[in-house]
Amino acid sequence: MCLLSRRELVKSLNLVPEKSRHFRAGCLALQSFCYILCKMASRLDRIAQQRRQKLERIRSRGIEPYPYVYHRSHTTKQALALLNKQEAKSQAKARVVSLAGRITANRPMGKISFLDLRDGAGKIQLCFYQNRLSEETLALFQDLDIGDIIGASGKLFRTKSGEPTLEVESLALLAKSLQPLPEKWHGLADVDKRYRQRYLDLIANTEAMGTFRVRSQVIAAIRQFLNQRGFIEVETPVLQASAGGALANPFTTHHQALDQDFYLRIALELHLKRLLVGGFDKVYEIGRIFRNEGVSTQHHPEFTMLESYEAYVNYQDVMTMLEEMVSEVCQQVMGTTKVRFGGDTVNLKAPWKRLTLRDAVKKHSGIDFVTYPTADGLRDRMRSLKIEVDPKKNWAKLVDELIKSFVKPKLIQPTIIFDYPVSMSPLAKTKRDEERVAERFQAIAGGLEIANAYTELNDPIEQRKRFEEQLKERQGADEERWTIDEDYLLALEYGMPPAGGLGVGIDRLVMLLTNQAAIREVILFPQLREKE
RNA sequence: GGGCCGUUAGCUCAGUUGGCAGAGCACCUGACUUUUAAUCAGGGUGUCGCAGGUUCGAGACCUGCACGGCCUACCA
Repeated sequence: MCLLSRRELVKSLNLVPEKSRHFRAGCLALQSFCYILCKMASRLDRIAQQRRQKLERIRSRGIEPYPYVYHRSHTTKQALALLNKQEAKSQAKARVVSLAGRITANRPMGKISFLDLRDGAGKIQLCFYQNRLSEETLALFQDLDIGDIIGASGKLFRTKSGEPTLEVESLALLAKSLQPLPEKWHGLADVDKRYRQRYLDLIANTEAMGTFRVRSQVIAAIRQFLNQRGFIEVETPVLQASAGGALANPFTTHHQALDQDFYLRIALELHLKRLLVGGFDKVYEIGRIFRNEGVSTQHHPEFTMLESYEAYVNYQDVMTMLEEMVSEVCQQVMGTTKVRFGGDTVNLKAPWKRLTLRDAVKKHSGIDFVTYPTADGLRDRMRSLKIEVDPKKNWAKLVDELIKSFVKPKLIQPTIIFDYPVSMSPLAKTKRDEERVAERFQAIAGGLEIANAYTELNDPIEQRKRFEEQLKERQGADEERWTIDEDYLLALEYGMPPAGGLGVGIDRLVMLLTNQAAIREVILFPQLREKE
């Protein structure tokens, strides 16, 4: 009310509008003055102020609007089941139940009001007959708002239209809501707001809630699958003196007391393989890893990775396990192995199609990269297909480019692409008789890279050689932070059993199952730039 | 990092050629005893992202900035 535009200011003060800069400056000063005067009052919008008034009114009647506990007898879901049971018996003796949750809608109908109550299990309709409520309950009811969290008890019945309903006899306010909820029909659409205030997204958009339930169930099902097969879940350090196991840029941090810089881990791999050395046969970790790289619909600076390592098996065995795991997890969580993803239906049922990387690239780009063993040769061939090629890319990166632009987008149904060039797989064992090929595979579905796995390199001398080559390449790119993980090499020197390792991007798997195109949709609180 | 687009009421969105800032939901007042996007009658609640500029006049046009989205680049 105090915040007037210049036009309104002119109107309200009966001024004759002038065009001069002095007049404008004067208006500005006056506006600023009003603004400062009213700032305290206007910080809360109208609705929040009204609700604060209700809050005070409730308090003044001796009711604590934020009490400590409310022991409900049923969830909304249990209440629905109870009503069905009640109705099945001819003796329909309704018992009193108590429910708790958030009010999400209000439909007043004269002396009856219908409200929706939502809890973690679902939703049920409440009904208040104003003439049947006690004076105190009626007063409290009249100060309720959509968004408030309440406890309500009474008897269950069904309305004329068949809606399961609780006729409320007694009412408890459990938390007064001071902010209005997003619009009930369109929900919350502002992407920025949905991420920053995810709780509103969860309240307003049931699909968002569903996505994160699936995420939770997927992780639980994976744990169950691996535990049943004798895998042991472990936890390894996030803070590491040397960030290895992948080629990504790490985040750095600092330990005060030790006065030492640390990296946040970029992979789980090297510590899990130390545990194979230590004698665990089957280990896995589901953990957050951090990569200081660009963000996109498929990349996020922190994401969740499953890595598992099993001694005495090779990548062929891992392929089979992966197929079975994804297939079973999907069946268990979604109730089917067929999921919609974009315009496609992806069937994750095992077994999956398998083909070599060489054949896959040949099939989808027409280039047989084996016949172009040098970076220059391959680059020329790619240019002849009018592919734009970064001249700084080495041979391995050019092959990766071919995979990314030709192979991945074509692979909608789950496919295992195996046998990768050694030069792009420094931690994988070379294939017998094929020096340039590593026993490595990636699984792709819906065009998303879901998993990466290999027969683990356990020859310490060969591993050192590969690390050194990698380091040379990195130092060429003027990256000084890269060091060789000597401790890991020492562990290998004690002897690591032959093993098959697997990495699964949990976020991307959840994207696939929940038909989400952006990784941020499956991360509860995605990283955003700070506002203001 | 580059390109394109966006930011208007608590929410979802209109806003024409530069001419008094407007709809639905939510909210407030009233009616209504089985509603369910309840309905009906009334009420607009706003620093038009921020800062400048052009203009008699800017939500709109120009410049810069912030935040976001998509594409691209980077990224095992």
